[in-house]
Amino acid sequence: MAVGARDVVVADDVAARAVEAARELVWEAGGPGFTVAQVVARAGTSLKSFYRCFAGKDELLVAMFAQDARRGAEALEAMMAVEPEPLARLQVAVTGLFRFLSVDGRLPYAATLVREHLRLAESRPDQLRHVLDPFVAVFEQAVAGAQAAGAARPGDARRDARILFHVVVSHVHAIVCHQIDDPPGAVAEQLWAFCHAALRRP
Amino acid sequence: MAVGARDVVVADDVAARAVEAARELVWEAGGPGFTVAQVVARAGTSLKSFYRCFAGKDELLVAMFAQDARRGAEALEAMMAVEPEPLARLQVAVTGLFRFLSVDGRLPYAATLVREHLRLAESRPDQLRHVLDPFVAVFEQAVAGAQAAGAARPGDARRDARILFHVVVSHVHAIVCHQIDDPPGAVAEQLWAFCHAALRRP
DNA sequence: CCTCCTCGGAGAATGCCGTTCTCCGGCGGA
DNA sequence: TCCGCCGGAGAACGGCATTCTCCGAGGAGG
Repeated sequence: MAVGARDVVVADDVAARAVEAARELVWEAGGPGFTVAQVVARAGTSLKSFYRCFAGKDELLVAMFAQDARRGAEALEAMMAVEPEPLARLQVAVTGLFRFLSVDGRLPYAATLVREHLRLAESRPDQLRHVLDPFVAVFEQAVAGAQAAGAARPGDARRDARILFHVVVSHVHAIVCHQIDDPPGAVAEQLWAFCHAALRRP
Repeated sequence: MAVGARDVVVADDVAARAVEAARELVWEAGGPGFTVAQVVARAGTSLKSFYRCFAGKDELLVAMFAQDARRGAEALEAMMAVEPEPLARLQVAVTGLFRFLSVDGRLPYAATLVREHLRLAESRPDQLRHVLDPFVAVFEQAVAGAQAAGAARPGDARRDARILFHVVVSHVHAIVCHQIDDPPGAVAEQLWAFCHAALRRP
């Protein structure tokens, strides 16, 4: 029925605008320090509509993260696509995320992703468990390609991809938390050296 | 002066009891869902005394984490000490943390450490930056030992130790967040295989 | 022994914010 | 025109960190 369909569209629109507003606020304030009130004010909706779309603020964050993960994985794939060599593609997978990190020297958005990730992983485990899967899939594809080309030792591509991904993410964490002072590019290089050694043929 | 000295002692005592109370509450509730009111009630102090010792709840958590890190690093060192071979000691360093994780199948305390860590790293970066250094130091010592014995490729032991530590921690994170279903022991094995490959001589 | 004065305890007050609730106006259908 | 329903605006609530206020105890000085 027409009204129902329109309602659905409207609801999706509210959700999309809320996510967009939240993302803007995170960019501006450099943290999830935004309030639901700010989100609905910027999105031009009401609290009621917001809570009809999302069970709470956390679900809004999950939705935002999921969207980012999908877009980020696509961007990473695009960066890899220009490399002809499988090993070079793997290197891009490992080092590529670091290029997303800093915007004119600040780490505003990535810091939020990182800061909230673990809290959400506990409060909404089922929803967050697969949020980062797009990245793992990209890594797996890169590992499998390198293995097939003989550039990496054979093995369980999915398992190695998961380890690689966690290695990268943990260092992203460390950088945004200022636990590592080296610039992202240098960390990426060190990491690639380590990962390359781990994956090379014996 | 005597009164001043006693005051300091008393303040330390308040701090120590608050940290102890917080740890107990985290164990019991399985999260930092404890309130400051609960802490002071259990510690038998007043809110005023609490806020004279700590600038806020976060500082209490930092103090607790720092203490845990020191104790954990000591425990890890003790576990390593029984191994005669440098490479075996390195293996213990990499896999040992996973043994601290689960207590009768639950991950109550480690989950809190993990969940709060990144948030605190941002809110109190200078205080938290070196909280985990005891672990890194243990790792560095293990890597350097393996290098000296020719069991690992030569290199910057500190850098490799930091990478190893982040690899381990990221997988601990993943486990407590239920992003990995494998039991801790299996993950530890996979990780050691990966790290061993990365560090072995070419 | 009485009087201040200071220090700390108890817990009430404040402020923030997520979440829920209430009321009200507009719009579509009879 | 009247009736319901839906959604908006924002007030109310609840929890909690943090701050503030009051009060009593205990020591120093007369």
